[in-house]
Amino acid sequence: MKAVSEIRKQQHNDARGAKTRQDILQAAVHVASAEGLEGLTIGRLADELRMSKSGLFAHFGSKEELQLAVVSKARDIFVHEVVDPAFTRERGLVRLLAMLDEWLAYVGRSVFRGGCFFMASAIEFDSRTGPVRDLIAELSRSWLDALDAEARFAQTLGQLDSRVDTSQLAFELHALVHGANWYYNLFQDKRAFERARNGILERLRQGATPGLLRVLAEKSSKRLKATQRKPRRKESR
Amino acid sequence: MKAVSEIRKQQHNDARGAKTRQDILQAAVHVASAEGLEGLTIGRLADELRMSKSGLFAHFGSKEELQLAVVSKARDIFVHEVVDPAFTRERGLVRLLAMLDEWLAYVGRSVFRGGCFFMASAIEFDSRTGPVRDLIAELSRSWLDALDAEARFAQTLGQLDSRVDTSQLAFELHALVHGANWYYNLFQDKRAFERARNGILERLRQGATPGLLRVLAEKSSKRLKATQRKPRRKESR
DNA sequence: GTACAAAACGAACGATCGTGCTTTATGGAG
DNA sequence: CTCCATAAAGCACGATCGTTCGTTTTGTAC
Repeated sequence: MKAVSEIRKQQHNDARGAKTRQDILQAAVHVASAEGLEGLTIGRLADELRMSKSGLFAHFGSKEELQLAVVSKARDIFVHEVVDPAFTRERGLVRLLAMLDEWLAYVGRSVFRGGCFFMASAIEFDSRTGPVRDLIAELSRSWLDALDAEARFAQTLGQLDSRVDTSQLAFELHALVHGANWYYNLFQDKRAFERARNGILERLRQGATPGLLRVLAEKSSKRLKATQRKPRRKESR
Repeated sequence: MKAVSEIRKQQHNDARGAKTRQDILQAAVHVASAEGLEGLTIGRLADELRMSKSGLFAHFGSKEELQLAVVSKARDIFVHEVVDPAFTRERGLVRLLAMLDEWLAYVGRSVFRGGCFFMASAIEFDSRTGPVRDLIAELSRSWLDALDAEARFAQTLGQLDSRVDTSQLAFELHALVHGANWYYNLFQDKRAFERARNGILERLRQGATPGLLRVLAEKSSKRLKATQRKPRRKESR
């Protein structure tokens, strides 16, 4: 039985290739957030990584596959930066607010050079067709649904008035973060985040049941998380 | 004195050139809203207009000049489609609401193929530098300021509670339309406009003085304007 | 008609795009 | 050390990019 060694070998070889692939995607995702998924170019990316176009290209087989991989990678980063931290909090209104706060903080610390990756790529691809557009729409939808679901859960806990239309609420909360991303990146003005957070808290306060207002009041006095832009290291070799 | 004839000649020649220039910009602005200002390509545009690349190019001298002209043209269209209609209404809350309604209607009837031109180009250019980005930022700012200014005017009329932070309000109203544009173009779902409008009316209702609630109540029952997508004519010659 | 300026064109430039095909390097298995 | 799959490189392709330049067409003034 040679299965084990084959698997091991494959693990090794895959590991070498996979490491390169991850390096490529790491760089690609940042280029794409600044220049767009279409502006992301294989030659430019190969230069940046000091490897050949064809060597890089072989990892994906087509530009569309590269774009799909980049979107998936961006999803992973979003999950790591926003979803995971928020999901350590208790379910209900607390988690809903955490989702929005983490989201705002991630925009503010410029995890991607060009603002929130998904807002940029959604607007870039919304008038096209094909698998890239479909993937972006699916991921956007699931995040919006997650906000909605958490609001509904808060209703079952009695934290949120059961008469509140949660999909309306999710739409508005989403729009506020969207607006912050737009305002911050266009005007380089961090007041974007105060404004968005004011709006968010106001929306939640409106729908919160009397007992829960304490929780929100406490949250609103907490300062926003650090939103310092990550220093771009200048490669000099 | 030959000035008159010279002027007349120049007027004529300029007119011929200017007509072409407007035709180019008319097409360019739609291509750009769908493919982006960078995706807008001179060769592609020349093909679409059945003219030569060089002939088209000569009107602008550089791609950046073309982009600037496209943004200006988009501004003119926005003014014609949104600002002018809204500015026929009386100043104050009525006009503020009209600005938002016209804006939503313009998104909904897809005046540009790729949704609101300025939202798309703002996100495309927000992480760049140069005159194109500057122009986009300036125009975005002035529209946001116009919303703010109208809200402040409503305060002087006593239609809006003077304690309302109008720049916060303008931010939120802007974000709601932004959200509608995103949702509608990504999911092809017209509920985007109901949701945005619900949010807008709620925001205004919160800040409205008691006497003005009637006005808003009447507005909220009015149906949204036609949001039928303009049929794309298929050229077949 | 002729003269003339503006508009439009045609052809080409070097650069870069995405994508194939062939060859070389790499590194663990035997 | 040899073998061999995989990773990476090299090279070239047709297409298209923005741009330049010299020529031709166009429309009016005289």
